Parts: sequence; structure tokens; C-alpha cells
Amino acid sequence: MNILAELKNRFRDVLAEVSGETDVQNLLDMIKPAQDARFGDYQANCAMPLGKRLGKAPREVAEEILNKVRLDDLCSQTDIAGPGFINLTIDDQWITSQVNTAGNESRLGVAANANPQTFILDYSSPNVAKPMHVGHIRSTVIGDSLARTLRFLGHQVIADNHLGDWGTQFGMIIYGYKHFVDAEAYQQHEVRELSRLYRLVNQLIDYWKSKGGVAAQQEEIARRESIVAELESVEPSGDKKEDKKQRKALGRARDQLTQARQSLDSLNAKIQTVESDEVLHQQAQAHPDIARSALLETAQLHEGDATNRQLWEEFLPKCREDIQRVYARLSVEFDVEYGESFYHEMLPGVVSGLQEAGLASESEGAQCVFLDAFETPMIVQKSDGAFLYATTDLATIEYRMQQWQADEILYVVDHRQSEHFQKLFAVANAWNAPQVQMHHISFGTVLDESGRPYKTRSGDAVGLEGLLDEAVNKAYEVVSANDDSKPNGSELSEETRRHIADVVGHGAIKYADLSHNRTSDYVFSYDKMMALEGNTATYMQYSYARVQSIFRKGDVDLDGLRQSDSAILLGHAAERALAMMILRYSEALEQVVEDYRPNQLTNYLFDLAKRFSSFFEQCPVLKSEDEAIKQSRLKLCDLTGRVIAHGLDLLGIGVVDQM
RNA sequence: GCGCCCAUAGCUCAGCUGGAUAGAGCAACGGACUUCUAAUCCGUAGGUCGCAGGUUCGAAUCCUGCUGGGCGUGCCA
Repeated sequence: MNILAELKNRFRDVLAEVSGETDVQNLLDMIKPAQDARFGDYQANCAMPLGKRLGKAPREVAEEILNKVRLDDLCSQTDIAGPGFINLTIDDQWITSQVNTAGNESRLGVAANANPQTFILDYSSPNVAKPMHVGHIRSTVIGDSLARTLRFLGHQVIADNHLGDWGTQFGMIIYGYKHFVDAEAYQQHEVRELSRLYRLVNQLIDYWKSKGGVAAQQEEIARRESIVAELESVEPSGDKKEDKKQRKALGRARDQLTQARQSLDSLNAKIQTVESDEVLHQQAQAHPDIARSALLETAQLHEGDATNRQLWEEFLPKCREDIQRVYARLSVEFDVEYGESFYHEMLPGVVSGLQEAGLASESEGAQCVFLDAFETPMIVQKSDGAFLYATTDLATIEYRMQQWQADEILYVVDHRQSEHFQKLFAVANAWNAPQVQMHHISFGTVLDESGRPYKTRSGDAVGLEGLLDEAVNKAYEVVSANDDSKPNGSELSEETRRHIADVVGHGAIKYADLSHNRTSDYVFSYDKMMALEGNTATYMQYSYARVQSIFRKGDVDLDGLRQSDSAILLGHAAERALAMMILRYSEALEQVVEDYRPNQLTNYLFDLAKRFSSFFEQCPVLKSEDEAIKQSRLKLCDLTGRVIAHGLDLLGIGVVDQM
């Protein structure tokens, strides 16, 4: 049962009658959970604007609404407060009956959607053969959580990992393999060697790019220096405003000069790294044209060159297998994994199709689609004949529509690509997919402590697996320390400790990411990602474990408890608050799906677990002297545990019985 | 230059899309383990919601301008 939905149903006709309007959705949206427990459980704020519209006193309107709406079974108290707030307190009887109903079903009181839609979720989508880093985690865990939630709400979901398995990085690896491969290392561990080759080629390309960029950067610095000198030479005019402006301009110019110098330093550092290493330096000297050559390898692969094709076919399965290991650790699964290469042969058809539809035309040698809303075109074929990711994306949409007749396609990709997706959606809607709804589920960048996109000192991003390992190790330390210090001696076997550390460690990393509003950037820190106290997955897992502990200690027959018709009693405020929270699970999931924000679910679960902690402190379960109260509390514990486990599962996070 | 996004407690972030006295976690300080798990709980302290206007019964939330920052901006993905 969704209480909010039920309240809106009760109010709908009455609001139509009182307002004289047919569409009362905007008024219904003003019914919401109370901000403060003193105001009851829910509040309807529609009397104020309605009073204005009807030229009546808002409190009078509120009274009229309350007189007409039928709430006697649902609310024990209704008040009009302040300027015209309608405060609603849900009836305890009603709560207990709903909680009992929810407890008797596996869906925990959450109804499946009456109009299921077909969703395609495009998430994770890493480039294979590059090690996954912290930047990949957001798309992966947000996408996975949305897929799970939509599925639970009754929709059909196709989770598609649109792997980058056809791009420039393969040209780099092929080039590296042809010139630098260590045969023995390759034989021992193919992917590790391929990944080394990728990094090596990347480094050499960077080296030459840096070499080429030094002169331009020096010029830039000289230019900035002269700007600063010019601003410094200006005498104060005496006019306060003018002088302030002047000082600001000078400050800015100095900042820019500093930045330019830093850029030069970073170029020199890259050059220095290579030149200080004799082997690297020789390799660099032997391959001055490496950037162009690597691109050429990619082009040859795409054109069907036998050698490159063969190498690609040898590398790809191994890379995919390797990446699968990370997904297994994260419990992330996909229904399909059609990489970019899958669409390769459809690309010429995309361009010709766009031409025939009068959408694409030649410009500066490239095939472009010009859109009114954008300054720059969407390029679908380069002047050298190669296709781009926009082309692949259009082919992908085409395929998805034919294969699954999708109602909605969600792209979980970081916000820097928002313009690309705007263009893509505009072209697809105008061309081959007029009906489908497409959404860019964008998310912010992972930043370091100084607010810049996260990189290590060497310029590489932090490896994802290393991060997961550290989190699990940290969790293991905490598990062991806690277990060792138990008053009656330790309870957990080594194997159990490892298992708990695994679930808790991975949960912490995922939760740290999912609990942020996805649209904002967030600052990455090891300590924060691995925190096991406060608003973390650990807190929920701990609550769950406490529930299981009660059942163990009390030797509770769970099936019997769930089937018994003993009533839920809400004599204590903490019991009532907990029961209310359990009933609001459905609302939380609706909020997740409304804007595709899993942090609505983490917020809810944290609230629920807090209510449980408070209940746990104040309401003894096994020790309650009244058998009816004991049964009631056991039921509340059971439901809390089930909702927590279920909610965490929708976030892709597990639970353990002991910790 | 143009476009998009952001600015909330010392730090990291929520804030249900306009509601009542702006909330958490961390850090700090003070309490609670012979008690169903202290990975916990209770309490104290901490805010001019970047600045200035506007819209209205009511603004952290909507609009305009400004400041500061991030990102994108024709052949990378």
C-alpha cells in the first residue's frame, strides 16, 4: 500500500469539486509527508493557493475540503493549522492492518506497476583492455540499481553493457603488441600484458604530444606575462570602483599565468619521466610517429585488415573475461553486452539513411547533421571516411527498437556528454526512433580533494579493483577487532569473517556512491568511501544483523511468526514511527524511479534503520513481559529486516546474519 | 565568445521540485556496555543557504543580474 497514493485518491474528487477544475494534479502534488512529526504524518498544502484562486480565506477552503473528503477509516486526526495547512495523522488501526498485510506478502506492500514499460538501460560501458578505475563505478552501480528497481516495480528491463571494444584504444594495443610485446609476460597473463602495452603506447603518445606542446605553452606564458606586466603598470585612477575592477583583473591575470606555468611544468614532467628512463627514451626516439601510427592501426582494423582483425579477435575474449571478474565482484549483471563492434557493419547504412532522409549533408569533407538548436553539427562520418561514436549510437538505437520495441532508453553516462546526447536524441527522434523516450541519466564527476577530476600523481586514475581490495581489507580489520573484543569471546570463524568483510567492504563502496545525488560532482576520498560508521551501508547491514540476532537468541520460528494473526501493537512512539516507516517503502521506490535517483532509496533506508535503532534501544523484544507485545515486536523486527535486505538488494548491496 | 551545471554547518553531503523553527554523517565536546550486537544510542555546539534584486500569502528551491568554480564547445569516446 502506498499511503500517499491512497491519500491522493481520497482527495482527488473533492479537490475537483471544491476548485471547479478538472485537472487537479498540481493540487494533489501538494499532499506530502509532513516535514515535522508535530504536524502529523502527512500534510495537504493545497488550501492556500486554492483560497487565492477562489477568492476565499484559505482556512475556510481547508475546512470545506476536510468536510467533504472521506478519511474516517484512514486518519485518526485532521487539523487545520497556520495559514491553512491540512495536517493528517494516520490512524493506528489502519497502520497495523497495513503492516500486517505487507508482512504477509513477498513484495512487502509494494504494488507492481499496472502499465509496465520496456526500458533499455545502457550503463557501465567501459573501454575493454583499459583497467577499470574509480570513474567507472558511478555508471555501473547507478545503472545496476536502477535496473533492479525498475524490474522490481514490474517493468521489463534490458540491461546492456555497451562496451568500448572497437575504438582507438585497440589501435594502440595492436601497435604496442606489434612493437613492444613481452612474449613471456603475454603468455603468463595476456590481459595484464595488453594493459601494460596500452599504458606504454599512451605514455609515448603523450611524450610526443608534450614535446610538441612546449613551444606553444611557452608562448602562452610570455603572452600572459605581458598581460600581467601591462596591468601592473596601470596607475590607480583614484576612482574606487575602477581601481577595484583593475585589481580584480590583475588577480585573474596572475592566476591564469600561474595556471599556464603549471601546465608547462606538467608537460615537462611527462617529458622528464620518459627521458629519465633509458629504455623508455629509446623507445620514444624509435617511434616518433606513434600517435599517427596507432590511429592507422585502428583504421586498418576497421577496414578489415587480416592481421589486425586476427589480433583483435584474439585479444577481445580475454579482455571481456577479465572485465567480467570485476562485475562478478560487484554482483553486477547484464542481459546483453553488445559492444561497439557489434554495430560496425550497420554504420554505412546509418549515414546513407540519414542522407536519404535529408538530414545528413557534406560539410568540410565530413558527413554532418545540422540541428537548429546547436551551433555545431553532429558529425556522423569523418572526412577520412571513419565513423564516430555518434554513428554507432544511432545504429544502436535502431537495433534496440527493432529488437525490443523499447519505450524508454536510459543512458547512465557522466554529465560531460550531455550535449552529445541532446544531439543524439534530437536526430534519433527526427529519423529512426520517433516515439521512444530517451533520457541521459547524467551524473557528476569524481573529484579529488582540491576539486579537480580525480587522478593519481602519475596522471592515471585510481584502479577500481585496488579500491575494492582496500575496502574489504579495512572491513576485515573492523570485523576481527569487534569479534575479538566480544565480552563472551569471539563468535565468528575465519571463513565467516572473510565473508562478512566481503559483503561489508563492497557495500560501503557502492553505498558511498549511491547515496549522493547523482547530478552533483563529488569529492572522492579513501576514508569516505570505506567509512563503516554513520550513514553507510554498514549501518543498515548492522541493523539487519541485530534483527537476526534477536531471532537467534529467541529461537524464533519465522514461518510461524509470519503466518500467525497476532496483531501489531503500537503502544510505544518508537513502534509507531517504525511501522510508519516500513509502510513508506513504496513511496521511496516511486521517488527513485521518478527522477532515476537511487539516493532516494539510500535516504529512506537510513531513516528506516535510524527508527529501528531508536526502537531497539527503547523497546525490549525478547524481554518484554507481555507475550502479545513480544509477538508484535518480533513482527516489526522481521519486517524491518526484510525491508532493509530488500532495499539494499535493489542497491546491489548484500546483508549478513552476523557481524 | 557561446552553451550546460554547481555554490547549504569546520569537512563531506541531503533537502521529497514553492510550505511551518534548513537537516544528516564526519570531526569537536559531554553522557550510556554485568542489558535482544556500543559498527550503536542520547545530548551539546556549529548556518546571512555565494552576493544583489524580483515573483507571492510563503523562496535554499522559481526569474534576472553579478561573483567564484567545473564541464562542453566540427572530425576522441
